[in-house]
Amino acid sequence: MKFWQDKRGIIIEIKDFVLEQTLDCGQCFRFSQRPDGSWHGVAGSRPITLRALDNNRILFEKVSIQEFNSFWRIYFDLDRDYAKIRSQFPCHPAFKDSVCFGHGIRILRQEPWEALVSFIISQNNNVPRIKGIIERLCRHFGKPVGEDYGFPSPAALSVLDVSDLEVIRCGFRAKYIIDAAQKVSCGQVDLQEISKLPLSKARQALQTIKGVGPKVAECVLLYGMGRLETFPMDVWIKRAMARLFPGYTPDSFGQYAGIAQQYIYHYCRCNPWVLREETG
DNA sequence: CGCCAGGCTTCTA
DNA sequence: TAGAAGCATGGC
Repeated sequence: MKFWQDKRGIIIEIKDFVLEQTLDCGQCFRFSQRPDGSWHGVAGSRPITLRALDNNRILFEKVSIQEFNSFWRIYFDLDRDYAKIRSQFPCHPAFKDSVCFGHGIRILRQEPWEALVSFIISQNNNVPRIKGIIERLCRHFGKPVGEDYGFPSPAALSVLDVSDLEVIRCGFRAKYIIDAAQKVSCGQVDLQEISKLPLSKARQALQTIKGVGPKVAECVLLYGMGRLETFPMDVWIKRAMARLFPGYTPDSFGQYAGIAQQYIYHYCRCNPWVLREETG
């Protein structure tokens, strides 16, 4: 990855980074494409607008070298060699198709708290509505940053009760969000500490929060804590494993199973016909 | 309208 | 202890 400063911001030159694939593959919920083709969103309390200049160059609008190096470079996982990682995955026809389709995906390094709340909201829900709920959560309870709103802190949500959350229309998940906010803000759940624990301990600690089960915990570890060996198993991945990868387990994909999982998830969501019985 | 949504908790046998 | 029902809301 190469980068340099420009009057418009930071320009990077990189392989395997496609904005649509990375920002609209179900790992984050605060980005959307604007009519002019750029992608705008907020990570934590940092708004950003990105624009593809050509196949290998992306503009980070109005970003300084300092902010790029200290935050966005890590957030977008820009220093990782995805091609090298892909070369270590098992050879399998359907997997090759998945990788080809979504080669521009990068696993975002989101804030643990934001990932936790986002994936609590995601349960038994659909992506357009998840985005709407999170948008309302930020508008009502987050701090304004320019035209946008930051993600509300654990402390800010810990003082609310279930009825306060009615405005975001998240349904039965409200009590789970409150419980997470209380446990994190009082220190009963320490997300920084959890991020460094062995996997089984980390999963166990996350699941002490109401509404956090195996799948949500795995998403927090993968998207919010950089634990790329994790492998969230939702209904789509279960179907894909049964139909496309019989005999395979998460372990089959090795230490970067989480990246493999994301290729498979995105491929199946965009091409659901590959999971039909008659096509195997 | 009915089915489903990047599940989890609670109830039941 | 496994399996099903119930859960809020709304996208399609």
